[in-house]
Amino acid sequence: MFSFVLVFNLRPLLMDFNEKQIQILKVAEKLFAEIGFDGTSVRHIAKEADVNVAMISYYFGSKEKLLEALLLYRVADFKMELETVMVQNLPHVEKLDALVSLMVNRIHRNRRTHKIINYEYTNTCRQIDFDAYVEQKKDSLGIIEAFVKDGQNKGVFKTDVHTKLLGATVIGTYFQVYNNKPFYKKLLGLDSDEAFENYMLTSLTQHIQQTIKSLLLNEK
Amino acid sequence: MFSFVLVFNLRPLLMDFNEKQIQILKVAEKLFAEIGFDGTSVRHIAKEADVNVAMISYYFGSKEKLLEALLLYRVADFKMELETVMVQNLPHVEKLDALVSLMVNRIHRNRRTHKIINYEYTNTCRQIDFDAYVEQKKDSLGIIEAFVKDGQNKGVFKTDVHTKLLGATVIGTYFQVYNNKPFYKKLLGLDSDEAFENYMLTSLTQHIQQTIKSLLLNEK
DNA sequence: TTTAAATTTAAACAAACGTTTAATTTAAAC
DNA sequence: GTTTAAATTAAACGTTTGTTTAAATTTAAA
Repeated sequence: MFSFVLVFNLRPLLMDFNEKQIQILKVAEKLFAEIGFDGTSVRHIAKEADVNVAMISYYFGSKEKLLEALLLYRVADFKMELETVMVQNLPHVEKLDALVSLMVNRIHRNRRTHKIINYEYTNTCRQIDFDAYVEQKKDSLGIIEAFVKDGQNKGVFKTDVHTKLLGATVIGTYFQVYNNKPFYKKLLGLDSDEAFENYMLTSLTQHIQQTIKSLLLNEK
Repeated sequence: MFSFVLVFNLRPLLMDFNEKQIQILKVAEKLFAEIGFDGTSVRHIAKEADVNVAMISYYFGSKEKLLEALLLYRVADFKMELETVMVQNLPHVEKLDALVSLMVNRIHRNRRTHKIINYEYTNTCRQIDFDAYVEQKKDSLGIIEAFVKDGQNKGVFKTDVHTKLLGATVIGTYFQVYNNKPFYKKLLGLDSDEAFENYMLTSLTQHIQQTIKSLLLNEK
């Protein structure tokens, strides 16, 4: 029943893309994340996506607009995911865990696009529209802040915390590991990409949950 | 007396660069960090550094080797800084604060180069030698781990911690804020670059110290 | 002052870049 | 079967890329 609302509200906004366009978007996402926006040529994208070079201009207008399309395709509907967690009737501690877990899962799912954003957002020469991304960041931080404030009012959470920086610790810890994958694979003794992937979604997520809980909870 | 050792031990390794070379390195660092390695042309570097384009090949061999030279120029001697903190006779809690503060200050000082590394390290197409960087990472994490283990043996630190991930939380939190500077400037009401800079070295550093202490210390 | 090496320069190089063109094919509507 | 618009193609466009060349200039030692 909920997914119904999601489909009807968001798909029209996001899914004006046909199969071939999505194919291009996915290849672009992979290559932009792996070898950078400037490092990736439209010819490389076209070859990997098995389409003619001109199709990228034909469908998206330009390489920069292709990136903007990718952002819209990936960055939307996070607010909705957040709210499905927030409306649940759970104790603050469990809800906090669920919140962090959702954030890590979400970022992990869209890690490639977020890696691109992390790098391109502060690139002043670029003409990319990051409004959708900034809005998402604002939304998520707003909901976190409200939840933390609520917990503080009810005496469950500590008050001497930099609430506005909690999100940075969650996402930052994730990306520091993800951006240094070869290093952490060696350090943690993970010898396959699957083992690394699994570690990110279990131990790393748990470490981040533990970190945020340590900051917010008084000793049991 | 200590700076003597430093000068005689390290300068020869690092400082085979003349003034003009250092000029090029600093401009390259700025541009690589601001608009990316691929986004920066050697002509742009040459113009900004006020030298002829050919001088970059003449001095460094290639654009990639220029980046390698920059890494060597910036990434060395961290181990030494770490050890000056570790040999101090301080209580574990204070030493932990000093350690985190050193890490943030160090990263902040070399933030541009580290931003470049964060992005280029996992770029598989690149032929850059990151050994110096990886060694530094290993060194710092090794020293942190040993210190934490010592604190745990003495009952000062908790034992249920992902010790190997502490560094990721410290550096990750820093970079998540730094890489989203415009966003956090707005969010935190910092209206100048100086105010942002100041926040990074005070409130943000304090938040990270608090985070690590929350993870490691039992309630007072 | 002469000489040789190091530095600096403008010009040229081929290769790769993002994008556009104009011709051709495909697919659906009539 | 014809018409019409959308999709697809190969080729070409003018720039920009990193790098090299070979000549000119500066520097410093003999």
